[in-house]
Amino acid sequence: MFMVVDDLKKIDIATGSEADKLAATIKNALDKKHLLVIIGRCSVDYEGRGKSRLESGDRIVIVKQDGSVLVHRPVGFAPVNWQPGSARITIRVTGGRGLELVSVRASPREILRVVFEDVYIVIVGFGLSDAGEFTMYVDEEELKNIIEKEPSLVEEGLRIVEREYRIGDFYVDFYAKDKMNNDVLIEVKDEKAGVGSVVQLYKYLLEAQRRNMKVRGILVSVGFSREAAMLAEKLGIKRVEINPKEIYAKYIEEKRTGEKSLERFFSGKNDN
Amino acid sequence: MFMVVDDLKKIDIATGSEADKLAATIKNALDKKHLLVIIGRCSVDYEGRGKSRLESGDRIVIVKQDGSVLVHRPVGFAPVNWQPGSARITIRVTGGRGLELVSVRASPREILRVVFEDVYIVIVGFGLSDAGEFTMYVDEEELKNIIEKEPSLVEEGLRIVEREYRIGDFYVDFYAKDKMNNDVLIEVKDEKAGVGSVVQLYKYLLEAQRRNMKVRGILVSVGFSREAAMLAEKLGIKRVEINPKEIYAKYIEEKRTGEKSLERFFSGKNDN
DNA sequence: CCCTCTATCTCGGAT
DNA sequence: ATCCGAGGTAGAGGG
Repeated sequence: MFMVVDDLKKIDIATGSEADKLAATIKNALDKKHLLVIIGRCSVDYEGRGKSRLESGDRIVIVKQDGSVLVHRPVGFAPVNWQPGSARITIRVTGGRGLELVSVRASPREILRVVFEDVYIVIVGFGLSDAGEFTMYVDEEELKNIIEKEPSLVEEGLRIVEREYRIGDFYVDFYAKDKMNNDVLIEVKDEKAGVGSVVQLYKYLLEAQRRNMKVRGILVSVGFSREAAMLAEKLGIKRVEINPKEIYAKYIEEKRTGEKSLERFFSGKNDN
Repeated sequence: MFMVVDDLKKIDIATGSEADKLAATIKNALDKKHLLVIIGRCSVDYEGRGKSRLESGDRIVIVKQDGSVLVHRPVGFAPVNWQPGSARITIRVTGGRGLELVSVRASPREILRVVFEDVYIVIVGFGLSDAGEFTMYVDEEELKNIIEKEPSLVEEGLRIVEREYRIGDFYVDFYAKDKMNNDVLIEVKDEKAGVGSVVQLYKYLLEAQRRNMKVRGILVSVGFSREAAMLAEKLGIKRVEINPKEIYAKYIEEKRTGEKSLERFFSGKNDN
């Protein structure tokens, strides 16, 4: 087969039956710490903490920029063999068409050997940049659900009286009472709170005080800007910083148990 | 960049900025359950058992023949996002260059959305065949080590007297005594035993009997052919079938504890 | 280095 | 279907 490939960005391709040329391409990619994807027919041996042999078949082998090696079969979520990024990788030509990729990990001592009988394609990704942040998060709505169910996350002894509480033209996230039975207005932010958030809550508090409520404010957020923290301090607004990971864990927990009880409900197995 | 690709087997490539053509290639690959590898700039959203957002960056996305989706960053062993094989996958063009791959899993309800801003290359692997068996194994030497340490795996009350025991010109794997203190010759095979293995052990037994030993034989193997089983029965040779998984677990256990005690030895923390 | 706990764990087996 | 346990678990957090 013959193919003209146009408009290629950040990608190089090598094909053909000349193992030494493929090896050179791979070696160069490894040296420069480029992303490497090899699709071909290979067998794999591993020995270290365990010991395995994978007989010959078509596989996709990925070597990442940090040296992680993944051997994937054409089906299944999990790699059949792998090696973490700390290992040293070598490539060499064996016989005529053969190509052998070996990854040796120092501690624990582990060796992964991929022997290619036939390489269909070598793909090199160079200049790939991935700075995108990865977050497992709860959005503001869910965060408020969690707080409504567990107000003690905000303050010990707190009881929610009303959610989306209206004061004049405004809506505040929660109207609550603390353990001294005093009124509290609570505003929740799922992002780092700035001065604007403090001002917003302060306006609610002023409006409430105009209506003769004796009320204090709590601003709940994953974080506060320096300015927001200072302003809140000055205005007597309490800051409660929540731990996103902790909240996320609670959210997952809720979700799981919620689904469980829902399943039981629909299958008529609820024991009410 | 422009490239002529020659001698391509089992692989198709699509590149360029025309999202609709790329989408068509991908759609075709999905329909035909081909292996699909997409390298490009994308953001990823997931919601289901958890909830996550991955901001834009260069990634490698793999869709396997069973519909598993793996989103890998250029570094790290684990996929940053994924979906198992049971899900339904759709691809569509969004705006001009945009391409959106969505995988929906029914139960538990989970959605994975990969939004490509820029696709560097689409690789389709067709006709890939992978029937190669994967085994986590112990070889015969290690199997014998395990039996030597734990003869009860072969028979209750067995004591190993000698390993690689010589009888005339032959070597049998073990010379042992059973709980009645009778002599036993044991032969170990790490593969399914055939008639040959039975005959081999029988020769050892004959040789031993010529030397006036009162001895019986045990053939240990992961399995026996029908013929081997019948012959062993007829010759009064006991068959012991070992469970490879169980043996492997013991091997790993041995290895771990062995390394542990070795480490302790070398670090001078052994408490002899 | 170690140990402990988590995970969108996955995967397989048994019920 | 669900529950249970293993994994070359890997990875994060803490000492």
